[in-house]
Parts: sequence; structure tokens; C-alpha cells
Amino acid sequence: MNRPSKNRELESLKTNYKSIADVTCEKLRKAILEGVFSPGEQLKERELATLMGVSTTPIKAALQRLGMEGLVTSLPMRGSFVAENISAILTEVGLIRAALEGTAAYLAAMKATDEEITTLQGQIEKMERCTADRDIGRAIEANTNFHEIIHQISGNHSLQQMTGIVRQYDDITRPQALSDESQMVQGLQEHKAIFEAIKAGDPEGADASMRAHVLRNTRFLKQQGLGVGK
Amino acid sequence: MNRPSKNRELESLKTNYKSIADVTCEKLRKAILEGVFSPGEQLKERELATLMGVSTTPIKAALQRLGMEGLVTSLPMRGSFVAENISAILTEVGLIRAALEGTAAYLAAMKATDEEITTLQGQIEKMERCTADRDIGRAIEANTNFHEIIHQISGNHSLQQMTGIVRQYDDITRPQALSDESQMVQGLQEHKAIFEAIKAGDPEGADASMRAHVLRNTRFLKQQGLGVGK
DNA sequence: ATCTAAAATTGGATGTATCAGATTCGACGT
DNA sequence: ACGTCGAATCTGATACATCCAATTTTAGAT
Repeated sequence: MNRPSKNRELESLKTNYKSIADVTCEKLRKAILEGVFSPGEQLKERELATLMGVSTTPIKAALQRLGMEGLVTSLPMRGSFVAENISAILTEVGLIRAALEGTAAYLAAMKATDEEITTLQGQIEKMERCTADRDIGRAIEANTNFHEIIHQISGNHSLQQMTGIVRQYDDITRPQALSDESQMVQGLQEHKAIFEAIKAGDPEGADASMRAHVLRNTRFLKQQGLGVGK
Repeated sequence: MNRPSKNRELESLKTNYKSIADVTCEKLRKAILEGVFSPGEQLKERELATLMGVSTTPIKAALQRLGMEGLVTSLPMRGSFVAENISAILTEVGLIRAALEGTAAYLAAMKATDEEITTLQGQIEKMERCTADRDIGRAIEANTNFHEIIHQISGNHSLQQMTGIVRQYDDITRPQALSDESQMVQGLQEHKAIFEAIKAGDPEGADASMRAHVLRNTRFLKQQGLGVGK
């Protein structure tokens, strides 16, 4: 295979391929967050494999990923265990996302070009229309795009990978986050503040606005009681 | 196997077991950072397996971890590729560490008990002695312990996991970071500032001090030219 | 009843064969 | 010479058997 010369070219080569390990990981994460497995419960590879109708190979890959997210604790030769406090995990993940997304906004404010700012402005306008139309589906998509573009502007590949780890939680919780109209409106205001800071070339402002946005969202979700026994 | 009731108990159960996958991952990371594999070069599982004398199973696990770190980009069915710009990766990882360690310091400042503060003070005193004695080996160990204790105080398990991902880079670069005596002294001053902020119960101060510390270190290492072709 | 050592069990780790997706190459028709 | 299509090849993904580490259970001695 010829060697792609840029990470961005690699990105463009990405297919929509979703492996059994990917699907398994998503199902396990969802099951843990929904309380199918209790806090502290042991997760045995062979048992999970039988339960999910796959071999232990994708189970191992899935547990490794969930381990990096903090949702599972694995000990060599001893087994994997569900985190003790799922609600706390969601709050922890919110803090991590705030830190990582804040860093992305900081970098974006430092290096955004006029063209990139125009693209971001387009997303803001899309979100304004979605909010006015109360179109939650499109709002979710525009919301995701807004955050994604900031990461692209930041140009920090490792940051994007790391944020991708915790983004799963965002994708799971975002529909609920936007189901409350006042939260939706507030989210839009916060996105505008982030955008203005990036446009103004204000890294500290962009960082602070993004963190405040993610943290407000995290508090709202905690208050809504997302997680075990939902 | 009886189910451990707390994550901390799980931590205490940890053995020193190091799997073939663990060793393989460390060797691969080191080889990439030292320029054995060129930026953009394709990493083929079967080839690496033969080269390293193992099966593809631990190679897969290693590539998955390196992928989460941003050091490798993997495409399903297409292969894995070394990141294009290793020097940039180290800088990126520094930014991520600053954000994550800053968050840990923030949380530690919010919740540290008198006993925990005393433990941290003990580490500061150890570092003072190491610096005075110019004992780099013990300084490295005390440095690692200082950061580790802050994470334990923060009580954020996911944050600890995520920081653990990027900590590999810190463990690789720290000897060089502390080889310069003025950097060692400066590092101690910065640790003192972090400690004072945690002791004072000043979350913002602890966050800012920690970030400044990690970022100063990142800039120094970049200036030293760590990475490809070293 | 208690202690110790060996055996059995549990559960993760690895090797290897095979499957599956994507790309490259060669044959054939125009 | 060029385009198309199928075969071959490349490379990751998965299934499954086996290995290995750690824990639990059992048997025997005291």
C-alpha cells in the first residue's frame, strides 16, 4: 500500500467500517451505563463472549478501551471490574472533556484562519436555525460538527484522539442534554461565546468559555441522574 | 474470585506482572520516538511480529494503545502508520498532560485532607534533599511520586487512567528533563508553588501552577530536540 | 483443629489458522 | 492505449485451542 503523506489524507481514507470489537465496545459501555452490570461487578471474558455471541478477541479489545476510559478496571490474570461509581465516572469524564476541549479551543484561538472562522460561523448559524426550529436531531449534528471543527482547527492530533476516547460519553448523553429547550438555548449562547473568543484570537477566553460550557452540561446531566438504573 | 469493593483495593491487588503486550508497546513507542520508524512509515502487524519475535496478538494490543496516544494512526484493513511529526506529538502530549494534571491539581486543592497535605509536604522535602544532593535518580522517583499523590488525592479514577496514557512520554523524557541542574531547581520551585496552592485550598491556583510547570517542561524538551534521530 | 503442600480451578494472555475487507495486478475486449 | 472485471495479494480481524499466572480447594500430617 502506498504510504499516505499526511494525517489528513489518512482521515480522508477512513471508511465507515465498524468492527465487531467496535460494536462490542459500544454495547458494553451502554450496558454498564444503564446498570446492566453493577458497580464493582466482575466482567469475565469468556462469559461476556458467550453472552454477546462473539469470541474473546473483540471482548479483550473492548475491555482495553473501556479500561482507558476508566469505566472498567482490569487486573492481569485476575479479571476486569466495573467501576464502583458510574455517576462519578460521568462527572469525571466531564471534567476531562472540559480540560481537553478547552485546550482545543485555546489552540484554535491561536491559529484559526479567516476561512476557518467563516466555517465556524456557518455552524453557529446552523445551530441558530435548529434552535429556532426546535429541530433536536439537526441540533445534535450541528453541535457535534462545531466541536469537531474546533479540534480540526487546533491541529492537535493526539488531543483529538484523547478527546475521542471520552467523546463516546458525550454522544450517549447529548440527546438528553439537548432535550431540555432551555439547555439548548443556553448551549447556543455558550457556543457563541466560544466562537467570539476564537474569532477575537483570545486563547484564554476560548479555553475558559469552552470549559464553562462543558462543565455546565456535565452538571445538568448529573442533576438529571443519567447512568445506573436510569 | 471475590469481588473487590473499592477501586483502591483493586489498586493494591495489582501485581508487577508485565505482559508481552506491555513490553512490546514500550519497545515500539521507544523505537518510534528514537526514529527507528520514520514519520508516516507503515507498520505491518505480521512484519512487526516477526521483527519482535512475538505473535500478532500483542502487536495488535500495542498498536491499539499507541493509537490512543496519537503516536500511530490505524485504518481498518489498511494498516497502521507512524505519526507524521513526532516532535509535534511530544508537544501535543505536553499540552494534554498540562490540561489533565492541572485538572488533578484543581481537584486535589478542593478536597485534600490535612493528612494528604502532610504526605505531599513529605514529598517536597524529599525533592529538596535530592536536589541539594544532586541525586537525579531519587529526584526522578520523588517527582513521579509527587504527581502520583496529587492524582490519588484528586480521587478521579478516569483522569488517572487518561493521564496514565500520556505519562509514558513523561517517563521517557523525565531523565532528560532533570539532567539539567537549573531545570531541576526550577522544577522544585514549581512543585512548591503547586503544593502551596493545594495547601491553601486554591483550586484555580493549583491548576494554573501545574499547567505552567508541565508546559515549561514541555518547552524545554522541545528545545532539547527530543525525538526523531536523537 | 490447624497447617502445609499439591492439585484443581479460575480467568487472562498468546499463538496460529482462517476469515474478511481493500488494493493491486493481469487478462481481455474495444 | 485504455477501460473493465475478476483473480491474486496484502493486511487487519476474529475464532479457538492452548499456555500461563493466581487463587481456591483438597488431602495428608501433626
